[in-house]
Amino acid sequence: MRPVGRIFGEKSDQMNAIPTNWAHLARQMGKPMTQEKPRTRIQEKNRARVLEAALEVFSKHGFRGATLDEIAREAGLSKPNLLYYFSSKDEIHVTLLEGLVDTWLDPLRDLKEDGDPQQELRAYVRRKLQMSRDFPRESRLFAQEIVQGAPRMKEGLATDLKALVDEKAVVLKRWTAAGKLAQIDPHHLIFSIWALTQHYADFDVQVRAVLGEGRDPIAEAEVFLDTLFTRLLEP
Amino acid sequence: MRPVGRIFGEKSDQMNAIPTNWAHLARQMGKPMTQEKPRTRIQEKNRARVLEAALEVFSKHGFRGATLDEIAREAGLSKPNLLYYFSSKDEIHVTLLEGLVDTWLDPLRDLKEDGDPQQELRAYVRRKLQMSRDFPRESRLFAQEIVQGAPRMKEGLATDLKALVDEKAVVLKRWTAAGKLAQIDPHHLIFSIWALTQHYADFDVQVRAVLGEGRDPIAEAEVFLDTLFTRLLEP
DNA sequence: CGTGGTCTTGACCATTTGGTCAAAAAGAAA
DNA sequence: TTTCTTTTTGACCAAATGGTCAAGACCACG
Repeated sequence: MRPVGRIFGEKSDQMNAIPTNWAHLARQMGKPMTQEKPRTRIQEKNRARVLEAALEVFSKHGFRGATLDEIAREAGLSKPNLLYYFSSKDEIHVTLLEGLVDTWLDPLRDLKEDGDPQQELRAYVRRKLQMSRDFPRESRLFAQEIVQGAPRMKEGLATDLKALVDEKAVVLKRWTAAGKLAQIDPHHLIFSIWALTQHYADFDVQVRAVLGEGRDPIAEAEVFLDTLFTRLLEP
Repeated sequence: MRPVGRIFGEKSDQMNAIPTNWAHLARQMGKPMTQEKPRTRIQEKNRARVLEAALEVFSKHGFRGATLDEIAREAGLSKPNLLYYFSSKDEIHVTLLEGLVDTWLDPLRDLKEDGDPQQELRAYVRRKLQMSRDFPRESRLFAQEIVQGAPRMKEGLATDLKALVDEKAVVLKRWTAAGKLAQIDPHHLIFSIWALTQHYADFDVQVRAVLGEGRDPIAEAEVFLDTLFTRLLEP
């Protein structure tokens, strides 16, 4: 898995890449690499501050509900200054999503055909759950984009994401055929992993409210989900 | 933003408790149709049109992202006219949530201790999934409210919803103690049902994009989830 | 019919919104 | 130091926003 700093745009890597949706996937599919534009240290730092602030605000209110003033205040910059680094609200949002998608899908990419199927899958679940714990705002940002109809990602979903999932579905099917996995629909198995793990980030308020004080939802979820998938995957 | 009470009131005596599209559901479930302040036919019709339009818009853009103009246009009313029926954007949103919460939780309330535990739970899953199919906008409305921190429901979550879930958790525990159910955390079991069923409404775009054309996500989910919970609940 | 209440709307308002611009301030390079 | 580029900001703008209001249209009923 890539260094986590990428998601926050803290470090150079993401800042220098010219935005290309689904860059990692594109690279994998042999499309031309994007060119890098040199950026000053001040640019790096301030773009990162903007993206961090935007993550906070977008994940809390959605795209339409977020305002540039709020993002600027959160970033500690004046609004014109903010617009010096990103030319529009839209560009900030797109840049955020771009930076998130790769990291978000890395755990799935890491599913390797060699190795014990059940262990591989349970490891995937654990990693996804960890991301809900470590990057809840990123999860909610993504969730809101999808719930609202994915206006900025629809295309990527139907092409790149579908391709990745289909590829892994083939692996799952082979595992099933080899008798190493229960006979269950591979696509829906993947959906179930997404749903169950991201639930703890996206619906955090509800989960905490229902569980009450003094509990650690994700620690409990780890145990529960391990049981669930152990039982589900057994051939 | 302060939380608004009454949203979770089980026996709401609000005059606006039941939006039209849910009225039949509520009625057939034997809920007390509460006494309404006398309203003319025009009022009934137009309030219903507003709530229907608001459901459409709020579920698509969230509270902040929705505008009164859009709701008015969707409802086919002028904005001042809309504000003749509801005194503010806030009131429309709260009224919507109030009207939906009860119906949303009815399937859980219907979990009855007598009766086969596994069948009861699988029936609950089926009903929840059906609601994702029949009321996806309502599901997304709730999802956005929760993802955004539940500013209007937080209180109700921690009191009423928690009480309901805790009550059912006791039932689940007794089932487990009686050896009729696997030993799994009852709260997380309920979370898993919510997560897995609502996923098909809230993340519909993603699910459809990944599955590709010509498939019926929820029909497939019914099969998949039946398998999943059969395996999970087995003692 | 008239009359009193209900419903509808065009005009209007203060504030907020995303975004621009010229000019000043701060660095970098020589 | 001077010169050139990068960064920052106050002032500004047109459009959109939630909401008001007075007056007119409509409607039920005696």
